[in-house]
Amino acid sequence: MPELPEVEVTRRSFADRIQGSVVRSLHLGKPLRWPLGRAPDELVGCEVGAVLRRGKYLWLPLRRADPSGASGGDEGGLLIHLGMSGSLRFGADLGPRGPHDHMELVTSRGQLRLTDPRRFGAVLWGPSTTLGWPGKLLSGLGCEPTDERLDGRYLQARLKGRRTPIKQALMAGDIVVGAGNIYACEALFRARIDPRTPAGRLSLARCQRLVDEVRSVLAEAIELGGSSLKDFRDAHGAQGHFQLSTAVYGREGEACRVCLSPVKRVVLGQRATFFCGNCQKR
DNA sequence: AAGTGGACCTGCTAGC
DNA sequence: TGCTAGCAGGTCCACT
Repeated sequence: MPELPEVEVTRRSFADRIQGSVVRSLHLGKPLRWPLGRAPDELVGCEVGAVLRRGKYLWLPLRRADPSGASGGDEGGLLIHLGMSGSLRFGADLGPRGPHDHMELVTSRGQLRLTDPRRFGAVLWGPSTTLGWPGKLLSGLGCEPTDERLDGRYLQARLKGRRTPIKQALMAGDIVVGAGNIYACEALFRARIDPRTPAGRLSLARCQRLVDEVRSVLAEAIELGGSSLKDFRDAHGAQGHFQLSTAVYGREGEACRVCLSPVKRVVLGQRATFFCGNCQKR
């Protein structure tokens, strides 16, 4: 479900409220994508720091209260990924846990609950040196869309020699993070680039246009509260509205909003891909 | 190295 | 109504 905008909207909806709270307990349901790591007992009593996002990952720093008053100490945290179907809620009383609630962090200010029916999500516990950034697990991730280093020249250099379709290169996350299936389709539509175009063949001008459109589509989606295709909610339970404005995603056969020709659907890298064959060129 | 395809797991929908 | 096949927003891994 969640691409970068949904993760960021989720983060913003609970980060301020949870920061400064103290962990009382952690409840785990069925196992998720990766094992949790060390025994979670040690995070009881920790104070929650500022929640950060990197790509589609959230990092919840947890610092052990130090009775001696000395600063420092080993800092750890929870690394959370929402997978395809995950969502987080934070509240003072979320009611009884359901069969798809696989993680709940009970704090002095409320419960942070991960609901994830498909269990492609992940919760990892570990020291910031291995899970936080700059950490090993996230080291393969590309630029944040807001990163100043990211421009047409950078993108073109990274795509050089790749024959894979540009859409797959965009979604791979090793060059730019955050554009999943919906936003990759939308950004390519806005940039008027056929998603099947071999990545290494894009001109500098088209790379620049693509960077600009990836940035703007993600920023707009965050502004609108994310996409609520099916069931996305932020940690307050509020829905997003971006899906009302998709130009191509999920619109096979419907009229292109620019030229009125029918939106096409193909499969690239086993993912449904939507585009306008008239507006988008190789 | 880069590309491809399968795997993970469950719920929903369209079609028979 | 009930069954089945196909589909879904993400990532990792093994293989060519």
